[in-house]
Amino acid sequence: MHIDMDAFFAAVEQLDRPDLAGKPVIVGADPKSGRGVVSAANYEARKYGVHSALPITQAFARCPHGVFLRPRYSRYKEISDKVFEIFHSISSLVEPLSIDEAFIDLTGTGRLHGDPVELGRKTKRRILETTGLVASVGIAPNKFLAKIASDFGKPDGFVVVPEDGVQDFLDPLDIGRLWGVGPKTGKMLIDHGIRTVGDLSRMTVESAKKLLGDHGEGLWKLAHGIDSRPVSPGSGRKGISKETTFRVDVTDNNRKISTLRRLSDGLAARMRAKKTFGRTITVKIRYSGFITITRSDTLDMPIATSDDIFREAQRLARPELEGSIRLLGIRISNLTGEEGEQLPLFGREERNKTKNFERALDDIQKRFGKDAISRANSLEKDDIEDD
DNA sequence: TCTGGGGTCCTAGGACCC
DNA sequence: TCTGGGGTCCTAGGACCC
Repeated sequence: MHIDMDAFFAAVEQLDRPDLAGKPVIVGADPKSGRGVVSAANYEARKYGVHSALPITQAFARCPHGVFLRPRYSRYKEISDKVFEIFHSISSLVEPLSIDEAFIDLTGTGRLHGDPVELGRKTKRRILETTGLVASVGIAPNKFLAKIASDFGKPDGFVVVPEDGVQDFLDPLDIGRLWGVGPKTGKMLIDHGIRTVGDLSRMTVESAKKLLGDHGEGLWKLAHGIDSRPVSPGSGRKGISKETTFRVDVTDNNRKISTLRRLSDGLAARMRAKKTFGRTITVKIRYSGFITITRSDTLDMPIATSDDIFREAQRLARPELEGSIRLLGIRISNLTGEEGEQLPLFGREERNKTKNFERALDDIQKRFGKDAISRANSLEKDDIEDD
């Protein structure tokens, strides 16, 4: 079974503000900022051609009377936690796909919960009763089909694909609905006359491989409804990243550096919250022409403090910072350990000192808000602020 | 009114080890 | 004085997903 909340961010906003009922609600960047995209649009807004990932300025052009809201992730997480509690109460095999979406393996839940279809209906009802929000449900013999099914029924969907109805269900679907067929692959396939899942399923595996390389066999199998991947609760987070797109491209070097500082502060705060360290640091630079590069290094010792992250990020970014820059980002991966990770012996005291300083900073920001305190060298307000 | 921010996974090629 | 082959780790880029 696959469950997915409908227009999740927008639905939460409407839940919290009953005055928005019936209005087009668009959650995303500030339409006046000039940069950014739509994170979520409710179905009223979609009537005007507004959808996720649409540039916010275009969303405003299409739906100027819409209600434009900034995302409130912590609120969405609260609701998400409640929904996942329900998921875990029906099966121990829950695989989260995102904040509002999961696969749930119903194999063997029959004795406890009865027929899968009945269980699906009950789950949908419980989500509505507990959160006040509507979810779409897909029930099918495997993950791929279940996901397609829940998408297919949206909004307020409940779609069951029986074993013997798989090919009839798949054949008419656009090729882009296949998992792993994005804009690039989709265009290539359409250029070859393959528009629907049925078109791909009628090819031989060999020609699919010739066209799609190593992906070929997998996609061909999906087109036949074959998917043997298990529902797996996930192997934990692989990395943490923070990036920012400037409202206007930046040439001033001091601003580039102070932005790296601010990103480091933000990353370090999240690393502390998650009690994690990372050995690999990657900086991402996107220039004005949208050309994007990354530079990374894997260190001997895991790091977590803002000072360490900033120093390494600066070292990697420095040689590439020439010219006009649109985006800067930092990512930490190769994550190791919970608290208690062995810290380098040399400079341990210094590290503790900065850690204490940063903890205090967290504290103050928690109590008085983000704007209460900031490093003097990261007081830059004219790039796009997120969270 | 071009193209956010958070992620994952894959590939190719090089370094290095046995 | 002809360079094997498997394995692992690493970097850079790219496709994709929500």
